[in-house]
Amino acid sequence: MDLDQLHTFLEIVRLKSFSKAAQTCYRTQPAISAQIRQLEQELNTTLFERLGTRISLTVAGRIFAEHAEQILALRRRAQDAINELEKVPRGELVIAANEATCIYVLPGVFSEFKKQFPNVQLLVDRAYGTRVVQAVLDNLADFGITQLPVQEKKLQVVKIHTDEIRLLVPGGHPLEGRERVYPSDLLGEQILLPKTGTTRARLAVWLDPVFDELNISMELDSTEMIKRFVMAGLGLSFLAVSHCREEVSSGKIGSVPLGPEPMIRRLGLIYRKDKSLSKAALGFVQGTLANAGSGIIEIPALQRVRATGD
Amino acid sequence: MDLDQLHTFLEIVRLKSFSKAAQTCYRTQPAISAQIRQLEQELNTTLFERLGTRISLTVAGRIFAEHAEQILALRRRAQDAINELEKVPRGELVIAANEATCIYVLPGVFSEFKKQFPNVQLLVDRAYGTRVVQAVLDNLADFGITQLPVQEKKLQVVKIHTDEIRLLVPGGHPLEGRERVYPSDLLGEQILLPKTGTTRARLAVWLDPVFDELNISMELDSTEMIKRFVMAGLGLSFLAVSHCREEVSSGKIGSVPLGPEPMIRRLGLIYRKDKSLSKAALGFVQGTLANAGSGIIEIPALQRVRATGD
DNA sequence: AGGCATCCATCAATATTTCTTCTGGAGGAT
DNA sequence: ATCCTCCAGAAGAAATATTGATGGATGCCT
Repeated sequence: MDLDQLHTFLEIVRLKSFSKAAQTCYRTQPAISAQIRQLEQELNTTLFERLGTRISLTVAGRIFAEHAEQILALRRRAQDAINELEKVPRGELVIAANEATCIYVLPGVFSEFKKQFPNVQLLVDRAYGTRVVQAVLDNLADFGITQLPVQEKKLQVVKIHTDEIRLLVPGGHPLEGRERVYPSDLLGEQILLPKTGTTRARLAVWLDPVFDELNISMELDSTEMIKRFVMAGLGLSFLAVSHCREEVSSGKIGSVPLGPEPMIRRLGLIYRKDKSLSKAALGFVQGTLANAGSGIIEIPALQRVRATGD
Repeated sequence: MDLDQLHTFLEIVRLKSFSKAAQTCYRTQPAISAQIRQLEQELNTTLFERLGTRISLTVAGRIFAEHAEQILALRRRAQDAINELEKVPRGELVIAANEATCIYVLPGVFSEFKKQFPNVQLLVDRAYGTRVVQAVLDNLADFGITQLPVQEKKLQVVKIHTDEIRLLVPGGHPLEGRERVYPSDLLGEQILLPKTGTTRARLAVWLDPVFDELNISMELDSTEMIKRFVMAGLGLSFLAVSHCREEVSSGKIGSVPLGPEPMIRRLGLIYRKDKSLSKAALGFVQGTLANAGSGIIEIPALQRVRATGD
């Protein structure tokens, strides 16, 4: 059953004539006859009484006409809903990110995004480290926000945020105020290390020269715990500046750049290259960029971008 | 847009795979791809994200899926309603008949019919004489009940009721109890005649030998008026026995057969030969026959009977 | 009544659409 | 690396729709 047949049928009903309907349907009269014949066969009933020169609806025809109207109305509503989607995106976007990102990066991005796309629901999939990448690869999340670098040919990576990992010391600690610290400065101090993740790995490299001599008192896996433990004087640790801005400016915690080069931490937005970015998704990418103040970058086209191997 | 495409689309959604849907739709996979491609073109959107080996619905696809479900459900309901129609006819039948028929013939037929087809509404088009025939010819009425003979090649005529026209005299009148009366017996009596119609014409023929000598005091066009006028002693008249059964059996009116041959009045059910008789219509014809006790006659087949010239 | 115009059904030829088969590229699993 | 699965594309085949011509029936007009 073709919706065209329904339209034809209703035109006949409206005009009470096959041949008149043929004109408004831009077909010939035999074509109309054929369509109705087929419709009647499919429904296994007669829709029209052929009374000499005139036609009239049968009871079945009248009943079917009502349904046909509804079906076509539904068809129009479907098209309208889809068209509306272009203008006012709706639906949901799933963002995978680790806890710290959720707390320190997403709020700003989200509030901006919500203004622009009030009908798009943002769902956060709080995931750790590599699980962010995996969630995006598995299409469980539309986007991921994670620490760079990410080495996945299938993923598009967009730098959105630059941060710096610094040494955290309790307020008033002798190292506070230093221009930078070196691994050897930490000898004799209690050290708290993040348990896992990219930052941990990078710190291991940085600390390598003196690693065996260090006094690593604890391994923690929560930003919040690290801050509280440092403030409590239980040791020194490392954290991205954006994750402890408040505590630093209020003097509760001191942060000292690592040396000889500051340890830069870059966050990136990642998504599958073969993902077709909806209006909302595109808006999210751009909103994320704008919020991070990283300027405009090239975004792969909206429609179906197949992986090309970069 | 073909409903087949919608079914295919929903199968893909259900099975999350083009090739699996191909199996349940008894098609090859490229055919499925083509259907979806066409659907996407017609809707001017993408319905699926092609993510490497896997696919997933786009937002538009999800919205369209809901509508597609509804459309197919509506399609099913339409079919159900039509099928139901076969089992439990509904709708309406328009019966054209003159007043007397309405009063003395239809009630019995209708009550029987309503038991069998409670969902079919019977509408009575109270019409006079030839207007009954015309209403049926114009398809303003599905059936007509009228006095025979009817000479219309386009109409199917079914005899349903045999009646007799008799002379009506007030109770106690000298002519009451006569085995039959002849036109000459009416000389010197006040005569009330029906104003129009077949009966009037036949009476005119019967009365012809003495017509000029008759004292025709009134012409009436209502069965009820004729009876009351006769009972009031205002004259003698003529009526079908079935129209005055009560008054006769209670002795208020006497009825005397006409001579030399009783004047037989035959009622017939008429309908267009090219009318496709619905279950309900067929039921009405048979019910009418049964009620009239005329036995079973041949009814033209249910489906579209074209006029063949009898 | 006869002639003309209209209406729908039917038929054969053609045009179009929609399948199927075969093929290819990409991705994932072993 | 290799095999398997998945979807997309091209070409030929099959099915389907459309057209134009025709015919029967009807209604209208003279």
